[in-house]
Amino acid sequence: MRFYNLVLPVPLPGALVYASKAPLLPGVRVLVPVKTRRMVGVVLEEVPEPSGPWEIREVEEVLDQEPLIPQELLRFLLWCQGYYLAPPGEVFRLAFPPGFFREIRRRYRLTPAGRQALAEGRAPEALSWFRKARSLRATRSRFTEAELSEFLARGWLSEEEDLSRLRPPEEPWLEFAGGEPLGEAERFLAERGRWPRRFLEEIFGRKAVEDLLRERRARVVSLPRLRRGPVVESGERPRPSPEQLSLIREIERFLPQGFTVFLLHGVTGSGKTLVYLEVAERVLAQGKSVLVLVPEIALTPYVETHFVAAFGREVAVLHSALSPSARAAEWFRVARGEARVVVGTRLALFAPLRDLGLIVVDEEHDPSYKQAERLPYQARDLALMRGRMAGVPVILGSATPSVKSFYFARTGRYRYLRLKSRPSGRRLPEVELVRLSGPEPFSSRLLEALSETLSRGEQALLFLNRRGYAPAVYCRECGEVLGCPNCSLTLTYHRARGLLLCHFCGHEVRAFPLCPHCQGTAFRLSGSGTERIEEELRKYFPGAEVARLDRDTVTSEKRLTDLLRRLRRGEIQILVGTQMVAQGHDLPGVTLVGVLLAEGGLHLPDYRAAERTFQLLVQVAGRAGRGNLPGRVILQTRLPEHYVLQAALKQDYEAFFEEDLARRRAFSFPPFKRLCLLLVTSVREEKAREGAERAAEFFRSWPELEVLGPAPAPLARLAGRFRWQVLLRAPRASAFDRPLQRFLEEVSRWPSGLRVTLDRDPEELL
DNA sequence: AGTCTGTTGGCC
DNA sequence: GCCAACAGACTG
Repeated sequence: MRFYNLVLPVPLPGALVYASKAPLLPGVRVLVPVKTRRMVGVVLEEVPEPSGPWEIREVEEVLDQEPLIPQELLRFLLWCQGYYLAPPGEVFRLAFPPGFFREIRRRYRLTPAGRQALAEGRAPEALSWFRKARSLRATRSRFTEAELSEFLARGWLSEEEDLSRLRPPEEPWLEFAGGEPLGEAERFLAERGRWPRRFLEEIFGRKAVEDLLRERRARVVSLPRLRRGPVVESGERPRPSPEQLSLIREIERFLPQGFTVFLLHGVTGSGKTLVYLEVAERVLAQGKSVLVLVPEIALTPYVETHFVAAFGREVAVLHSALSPSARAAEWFRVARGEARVVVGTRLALFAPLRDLGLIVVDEEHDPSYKQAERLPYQARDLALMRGRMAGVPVILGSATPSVKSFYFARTGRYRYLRLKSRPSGRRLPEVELVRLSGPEPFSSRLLEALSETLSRGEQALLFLNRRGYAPAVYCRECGEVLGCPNCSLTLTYHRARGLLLCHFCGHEVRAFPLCPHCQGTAFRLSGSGTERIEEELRKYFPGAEVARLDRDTVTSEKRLTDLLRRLRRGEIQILVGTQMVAQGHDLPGVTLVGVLLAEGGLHLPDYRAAERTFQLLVQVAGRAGRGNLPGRVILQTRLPEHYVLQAALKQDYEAFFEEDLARRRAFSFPPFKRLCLLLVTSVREEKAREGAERAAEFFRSWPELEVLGPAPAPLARLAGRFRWQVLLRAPRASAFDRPLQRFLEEVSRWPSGLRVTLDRDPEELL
C-alpha cells in the first residue's frame, strides 16, 4: 500500500491521506469516499504511512492517465493557498473547469416502468418531474423521504451516480492517413493533420468526407470538441513600427533571463497587442507556451482575433461566459498541449499550460482582475507570482498603469517600456472642466456642446456611474430617506419598473410605500441616475434619438452588440451610460464625451479611489474622436481643483501619479505598506462588534502589525448581516503570515454565528 | 419513548 | 459544503 495527500473539493484546512495499491502521480484526479459521500480528489504527493488515530480509506478509482495539472501549476496553487490562507479545496477548484473537481452526487430518473405507470395513471402526476435526472437535494424539496423510497421500491425511479462532466466532451475528428494529398478536402485535412468531422462536412459536404473514409485517406479519432472560433484570415499582421520593434527587441533580450517584469505603457490603440504577438511568437518558437490575460469577457474577442490570426488553433479561450462543455473542451486542449496559447479572463491564470514561457496581463490596472466574492484573489498580482515561480517573463500592459506597477517601474523593479506614438491621424481630445453648482445635472456648457454636436450630425456619449432614476428618496413629512431593510444603503427609484430597489441585495418594494417612520405618503426624489438623465435629454433634445446603456437596459450580450451596432450606424445621437460605456468599444462617430459628475466615486472609502477615478476619466475621454473627427470632452464637477480632475484635464498620467504617490507615502498606504482587511459579520450587531474587538486585540500583540479599528464597515449592514472590520498594516507581506495563521486557528474555536473573512491586499475598504 | 427542528463538529 | 449526530422542545 502507498499513501497520498489528497486535496478534496471541500473547505477543509488541509489535505487528507488516502491509501492506494497503484502508484499515483501528483496532479492526477482520483475518486474517493469521504464520510458517507464520494468525491474527486487531486493527488498532491506521496507520504509515509500515517500513524494517526483515524482509519485510512482507499482510493476507489483513478480518473486520469496522466496528471492534468502540471507540477509548476501544482506548486503555484499551493503557494496561493498559503498566501490567501484559504482552504486548498477552494483554490484547486479554480484550476479546473466546472464539474472536474466536485462531489459525485446521486441522481434520480424515471424508469420505463415509471413511464408506463404514469401513462396508465397508476402513478401520481408529480412523478413526471423525474423525466429529467434530478439531484437528491432538489428531490427533497419536492417529495418526502417516504415518497422517494416508495417510488424507488416500486421500480418507478432509478438511482444513479452523476458521473457526467468529469471529462471533456469529445467529438469525431478525421485524421489524415498520410501520403500525397489528392483533392481539395484532403489537402485541407493534410495541412491540419486532423480536423473535426463536423467542420469538414460543413465545408466540403458529407459525401466528400465519406469518400475520404471509404478510400482510407483518413481515419476517425475521438478528440475534445473544437470550439468554433472567430473567422480570421491569417497572415495579415501589420509590421511593427520602429518604436514597437525596439521594445520587442528589448523584451527579447531579457527572455533568456527568466523572470523579468515589463511594464508596457501605451495609450489604447498604440499597438500593445502587436508587441505581445511578436514576443509570443518568439516564445512559441522555443517550444514554450503563452498565457494572455484580459480583464473582461467582452475584450476577449478582440485579443483572440489577433492571436488566432497569428497562431490558429494553437489558441484556446477561457472565460466564464463559455458554456461548461466548451470551457472543458478548451481547457483540455490546453492540458494536453494541443493549444499552447491561452487568451482569457482572470480564471485563465490557472490554465494548465505546459512549459509556460510568457505571461501577458493586458490592461493590468483594471479592477476586474480582483475577484470580489469568495476567494478575493488579484489575478495581476498572482500572474507575477506564477511568472516568478515558473521563471518566465511577465508583460504588464496599460494606458493608465496602476500606481503600484508604475511605482515599481520607477524604482527599477520592473523594466519600463513606453509606447508614445498614437495611432496615425488621431489627435488628443480637447478636454475641459466645467464647474457644477446647484442641483441641475447639466451645465449650460454641456447643453451647448450637445446641441452643436447634434447639429453637425455627430454623436455624443454621456457618462454617469449611477443607474436608476433617482439614487435616494426622502419622505416630505419626516425627512427620512427610504433605506433597504437588510442593508445600510438607500433604495434607488427605478421609474420604468415602478420599484424601489436595493442595488446590493436586490430587495425591492413597489414605489411608493408608506414612509416606515411616519406613514407619510409624499416623497422627494434626490439626485439623478441614468434613467432620469435619459428622460431629461429627451426633453431638451426632442428630435434626437437617445439610448441608455447600463445593467438595466443591457441584459444580454446580444442587446449590447445591438445597441453598439445602432450607434455605429448613426441611429442613435446620444448614448447615456454607466461605466459599461467606458470599456474599450470603438465608437468612431462619437465626437463629444460628457462626464456628468466626474468626481463621483472619489469619496469612496478606498485608498485607490483617486486612481480608479483618474483611470476611468482617461478611458471615457478616450472614447471621443476615435474616427477621423476631432474629439471633445467635458468633465462636469463640483471639485474642479482636485488633483485627479486637474490631471484628467491635462490627461497627464505622471502628474496624477506623483501627487497620488505622495499621498500614499504620507498615509502609509500601498505600495509603501501592505494591507490586510478582516471582516467580521453576524446577524447580531453586538456579536459582530465583539468579534472584531477580539480580533483587533489578538493582532495588537504582534509588534510588526499596525491595527486600525475595529470599526463598523462603511457598509455597516448588508443582506441582513452586520459588518465590522479591522484593517491591518505591515511593512512586508510576510509579516502577516504567522499572525493570520494563528488567528484562523483561534477563530475556529470561537462560538459560531460569526463569519470571518480575510482580504489580503484589499482594493476596496467596504 | 417518539418525532420534529435547529445547531455544530469533522471529513483521512 | 454538507451530512450525521446531538440537544432540546413538544407530543401522546
